[in-house]
Amino acid sequence: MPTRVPQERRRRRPTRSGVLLSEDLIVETALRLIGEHGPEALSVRRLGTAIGCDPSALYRYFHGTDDLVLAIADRIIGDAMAGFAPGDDWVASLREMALRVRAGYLAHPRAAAFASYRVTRRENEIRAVETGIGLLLSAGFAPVDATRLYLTFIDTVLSHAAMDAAFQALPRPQREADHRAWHDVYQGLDPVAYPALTTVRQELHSMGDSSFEEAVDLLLEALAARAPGML
Amino acid sequence: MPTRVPQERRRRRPTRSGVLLSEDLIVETALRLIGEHGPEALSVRRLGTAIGCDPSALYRYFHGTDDLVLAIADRIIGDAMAGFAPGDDWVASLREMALRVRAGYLAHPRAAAFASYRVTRRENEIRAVETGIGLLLSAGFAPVDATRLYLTFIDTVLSHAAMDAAFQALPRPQREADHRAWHDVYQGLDPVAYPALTTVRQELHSMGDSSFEEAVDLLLEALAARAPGML
DNA sequence: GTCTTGCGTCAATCCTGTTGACATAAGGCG
DNA sequence: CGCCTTATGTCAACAGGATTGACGCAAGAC
Repeated sequence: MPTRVPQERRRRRPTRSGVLLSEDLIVETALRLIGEHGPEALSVRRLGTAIGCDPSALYRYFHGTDDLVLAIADRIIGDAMAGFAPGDDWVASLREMALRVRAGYLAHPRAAAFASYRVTRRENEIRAVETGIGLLLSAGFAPVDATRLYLTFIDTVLSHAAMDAAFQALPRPQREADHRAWHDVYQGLDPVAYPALTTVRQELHSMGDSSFEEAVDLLLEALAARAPGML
Repeated sequence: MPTRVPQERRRRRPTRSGVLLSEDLIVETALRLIGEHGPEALSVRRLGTAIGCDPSALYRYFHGTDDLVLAIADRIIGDAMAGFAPGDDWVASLREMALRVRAGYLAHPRAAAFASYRVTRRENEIRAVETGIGLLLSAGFAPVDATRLYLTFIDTVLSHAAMDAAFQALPRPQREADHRAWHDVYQGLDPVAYPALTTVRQELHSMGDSSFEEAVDLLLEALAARAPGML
């Protein structure tokens, strides 16, 4: 396999168009491509063109498309968590972690869609997991519980954030139509067939909003209730 | 555009291999292909081969790949909720709803991963919302709370199920690598830099599993704690 | 029986990821 | 300073992807 990759030191040579390649440059260009033209615009060929190098040069930096995707995902995590330090209040700290992850995803909505369910195995992700599990351990949970509950927490945060990001990535008309959809559709329903919806029909407008914060708060309430120190 | 689609009546002609094409046959064959050979086996060319027609014939029935996948997803939703009736226990009923949705998604991961971020506005969805909000109303929640909490509940379920499905839809090597990732990566970390991970290192194997049921249970615990009847 | 036209087929186009061969210059070493 | 190894950018090619325009057959209406 000629696709060997991440050495520590490199023998860098400018490309035909004068650019000095680097993993950072590639990831940043990929994020820009996705942000401007959507996830489907990310292909090895287009990325090479955007950077100013031959597409195959990218294989000197990444084993393949999947490797590149993981690098992108890890970069998003790193940006989101930059400068975060957990405080004394573990609930508040987890809450801020959640909000930061969501903000990071919303900053790159189209990339978030395919990055959210991957395990990047890279530094930024490892640090985030260390922080999160550390917070749950400080709350008094046993290792086995802290691990499982962190997984549950972060999966909820990631999947919810990804859903918000995917919605954000929709074209404006479709997004607005979906936002109004609940209000529009349910107003004219048969009260006999749909008694519950009829009862809450005044409140259905809120169905278009994000439930992210409420979901995180509910989850943290349940975690706090289960925490050993809370008896 | 020669790609016109779903007329009511059709002039059906057997293909070269004698098959009579139909939307149902195409959707069912696609689901079979995915089930037998994994999600990556679904391509227009292979689908045509499996059915016994030219790949381009499929464009007489679907505008494109997206259209086909949405048709598949529509079928999945109907199947998942078929025969469900809520019981007296609102928590248990919501729990079963959650499990059904997830099962439906996991049965056809690629289609689910593709469609979960979209609002169908169809009858099955409306009935599900009616059922869910009805359960929360029966728990004693006020309309405004029942609505918001149902949204939070179903968003958690849908996004989590979508995440599981997306993971399931990964090509096998990547899926297995991701599943082992936590165990593999974190075993050799520096204990000083990663104290929390070091503490829980025996438990990290569980990080590869789904947290769906735990997330649903935690959410339902929080809902039950907030329920007016529970004072 | 004829005519229209729906629809299956074919071939072509343009994409995609990936790789083996090749050339060239970077940088270690004398 | 200059050589030599080899990392790395480039090129060409391959297999397979979605999609579509032209073509021709036959289904169904009349």
